[in-house]
Amino acid sequence: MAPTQSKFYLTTPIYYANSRPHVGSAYTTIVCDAIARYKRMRGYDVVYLTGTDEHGVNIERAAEKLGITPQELVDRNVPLFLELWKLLDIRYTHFVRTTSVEHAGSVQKLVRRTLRRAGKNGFIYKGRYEGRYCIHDNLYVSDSSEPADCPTCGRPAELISEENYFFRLSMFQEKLLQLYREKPEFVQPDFRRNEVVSFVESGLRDLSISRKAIKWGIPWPDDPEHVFYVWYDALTSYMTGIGFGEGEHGSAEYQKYWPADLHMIGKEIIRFHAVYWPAFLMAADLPLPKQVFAHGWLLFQQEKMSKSRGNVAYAEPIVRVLGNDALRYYLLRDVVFGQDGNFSHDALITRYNADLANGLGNLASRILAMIGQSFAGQVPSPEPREKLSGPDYEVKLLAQSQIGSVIEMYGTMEFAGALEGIWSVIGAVDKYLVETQPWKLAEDASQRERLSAILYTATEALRIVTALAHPVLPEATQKIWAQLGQSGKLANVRLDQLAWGQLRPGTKVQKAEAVFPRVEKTETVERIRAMEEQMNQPPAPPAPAAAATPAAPARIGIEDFTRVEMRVGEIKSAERVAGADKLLKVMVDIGEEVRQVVAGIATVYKPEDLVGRKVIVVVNLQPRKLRGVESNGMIVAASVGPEGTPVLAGFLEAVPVGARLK
RNA sequence: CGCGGGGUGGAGCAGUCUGGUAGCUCGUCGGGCUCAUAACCCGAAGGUCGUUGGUUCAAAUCCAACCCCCGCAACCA
Repeated sequence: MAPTQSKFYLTTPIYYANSRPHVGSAYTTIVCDAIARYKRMRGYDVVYLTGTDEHGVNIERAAEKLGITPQELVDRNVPLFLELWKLLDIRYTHFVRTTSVEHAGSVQKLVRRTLRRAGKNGFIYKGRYEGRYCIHDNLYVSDSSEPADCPTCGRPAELISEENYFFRLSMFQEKLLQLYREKPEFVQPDFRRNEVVSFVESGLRDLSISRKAIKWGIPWPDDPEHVFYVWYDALTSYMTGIGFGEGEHGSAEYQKYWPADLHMIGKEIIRFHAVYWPAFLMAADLPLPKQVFAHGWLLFQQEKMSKSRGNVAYAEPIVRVLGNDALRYYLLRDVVFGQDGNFSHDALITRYNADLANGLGNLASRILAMIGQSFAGQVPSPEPREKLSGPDYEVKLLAQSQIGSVIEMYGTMEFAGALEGIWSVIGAVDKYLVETQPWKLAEDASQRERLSAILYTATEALRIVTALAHPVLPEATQKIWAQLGQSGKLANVRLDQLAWGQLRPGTKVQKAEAVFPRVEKTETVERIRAMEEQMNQPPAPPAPAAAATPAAPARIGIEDFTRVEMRVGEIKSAERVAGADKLLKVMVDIGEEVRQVVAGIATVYKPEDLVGRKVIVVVNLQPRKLRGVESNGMIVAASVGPEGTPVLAGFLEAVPVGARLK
């Protein structure tokens, strides 16, 4: 390694460790892995950080539900991330956990440093925070003093007011705008930068960065009543991970690698990375990251994946069935990076068969077979005098030009474009082989030299393709590399030194072995689905020693059931709730009284069709306001399909109004 | 007037910034080839580029208005 070697430090977001990772987190991490591999093949000294965010109320509460400590919960979940990254062969170099001792030190160090630099008013001050807080669920419901209900239990949240530490974000408006102006590459893609700029231009409010009511967090230095609130804690992990907390000025590694060259994130957290984070760093007088790149989301059947919708795809089944490279290739090829993309099993398998099996895999297979048959497995010689026209020349020209253009596209993270370019070479070689028909020439001894030249050209093109595809297809390309008789790790090949003609005649190649066997679509989709189903079954992660963990939908005794009072009701009237798409205000007769109930069924049922209909009503529910309208009970409906389409429950026989359900 | 994304052959998308033959992948149909993973190659059918109006010699591309779809947010007790 030359001492002048350039460094490249990139990060994924740290993932919230309240449950297992799904394809969304896998997506970001895979993208970063491809970038890291690419950068290494360009000769960079790469540090690649990922990790887990392990503080906050959500984890506190999730742990409480399971009857374990927050630490136990995250210790149980973090291995799920580690295992997945291992399965996906993610070559990160550093992993940071926000519950580590180093991280606590690092966050405290950052804030101390900021306090020390206090200007006239200081960047951090103690102020009064007013917001709505649910005392039952220990949850900050909203940051304004306006009345609000708890999203979890539905009860009105208390107005609380506590002394918090505030970060004077308002002071950084001009400096941030200047940053975006002077370094337009700081936020990418461009359209995201525009969003950020307009957000900052609209004015910045100071930020509360500590909380008293939360226990699960990093204590404020010299004021342990407070813990750090979310982002100050989480963002700092980008520095913790490489040793910011060590010593006076951070570890040698920190000094070498900070600032980060690239924070890769999903678009939902751009504000924190492109506004708060640089402001925090400016306040502490530390160098800013070079770039924040916000990619789009993977949509599943046009919808955002979410656990409540039940449309979450996991990476693991896909990897087990089709292999790592298939998932990586699909994500990077089918989705225009930066934009939202659709994830579908169908498209995944189509891509796999068309591009990997029929494309790269098949090409390797046919070339190696011919070398085996005609040249006893040794790479033949190229044309003695170089041709300047004709099909040989064109293949060579294309392969050569793609080296440069693919490198450039990887550099700008245009993966789809880069892969398209690589595959254009594969297509050209397939065509070249059909045109030159080497299998015919093999029958004619006088054509030996020509045959040799053709196979050399095809093989050399394949070698270049294989090297270029390596950041995206690490496993398969390494196999093909070996099949081509190339020694050593493909990862150590320098892409910028890749050139036509480096393949040495006489190199012993191996027998063709399918790297991407074709799969049958329907059957494969079913296998993946089945595995996904299984993963969705146990809501609690399979913990090593969690025999006593109560399963979430635990069995209840009859006494629990009898606490729910359900009665037959008849709908007297129904009308839409103003300003709400899904809500109907329904007056329902339950025998002794007529209740007002708000039901989220307006997307399916028309108010006029409901009048006179008998429904099942839960009558002893805590009343709650929905969209300002009081709802005193709940109408029972089945929730169907991924969107939870409501279907009202009813009776086949006649039943009197008010009858109790048992 | 909450914020944002999008409407292009059967499906999924590129092209729109920097107007000028509408392109790619999959699918369909016909043909070729047999080295290869029923693979590969060639050809064909299929689009008034959401609607209307404007600018222009010329509009998918620029301008205006409108319609529709999808996320997020607010409401599915």
